[in-house]
Amino acid sequence: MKIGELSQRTNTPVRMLRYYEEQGLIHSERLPNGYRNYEDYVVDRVWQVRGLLDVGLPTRIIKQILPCLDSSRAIHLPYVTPDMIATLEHERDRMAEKIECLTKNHRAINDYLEAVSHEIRAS
Amino acid sequence: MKIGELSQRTNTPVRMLRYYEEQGLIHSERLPNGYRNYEDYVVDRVWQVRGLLDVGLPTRIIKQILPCLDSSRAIHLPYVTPDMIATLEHERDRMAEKIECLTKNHRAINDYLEAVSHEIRAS
DNA sequence: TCGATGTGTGACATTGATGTGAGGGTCAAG
DNA sequence: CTTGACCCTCACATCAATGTCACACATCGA
Repeated sequence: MKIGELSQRTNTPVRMLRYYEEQGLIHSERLPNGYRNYEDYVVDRVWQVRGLLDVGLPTRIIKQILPCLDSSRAIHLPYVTPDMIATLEHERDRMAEKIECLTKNHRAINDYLEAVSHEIRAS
Repeated sequence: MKIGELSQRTNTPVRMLRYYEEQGLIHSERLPNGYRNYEDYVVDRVWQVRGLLDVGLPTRIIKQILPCLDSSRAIHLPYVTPDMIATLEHERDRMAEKIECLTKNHRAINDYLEAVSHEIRAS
């Protein structure tokens, strides 16, 4: 598919798709006329990238963790350096912290909203 | 406590503490000499702010959700506008999405690391 | 009292993710 | 063949979070 369709299917500005490619997060072939051509799987990949960006990870990190989220995992296994493993472990732990933080605040907001709705019913 | 101590206890650059105050996320009194003076509870507040920033929330939003995370909840209850409630509900839902995204990726990284460690043991 | 350290304000720089626009090809439909 | 919708690249602008520097007090210990 061309970039316009990818843009629609991922709800992502064309500008950003080119940016993600520049940062090495997604890949495209080129059609004879120079247009970018995307495989279907890129749609999922873009959603994943956006999710990770939204959750505060910089592209630099996303680029590092993406390979280990691929389905064709076996291919990547042998190539990992100890350095890479350390990075992944670190990011995994940071993710756990983030989950904890979000969970806590999510609950707090929820409790609050519930209290408010009771308040309203009572008045 | 003065800003230097708060900085140490929250592992946050002094610059940022002043910025958070400017954005209305934390509060300080002033000593006679003009120095900022912080109550103890601000330490927790700063940690919370940093956590939320780290998880991708902008200060504008943090400012809105912080009041409902206070312990003195009763005070704030009557003042909430429907508008505010809508915002909170929206943010709560976005948090849920983020938690899901993080959980998924956290698991994927973990699985990957486990596979790698098996690979190593096998070789 | 002097010097180091801490604090205040203010201004400017930087970085990463985005927006926006210019100038120029491609292509399909009329 | 022309027009409109897409696509290309490149450059510049923006915005929020953060870094850095300059200059002026305050404080405190030697």
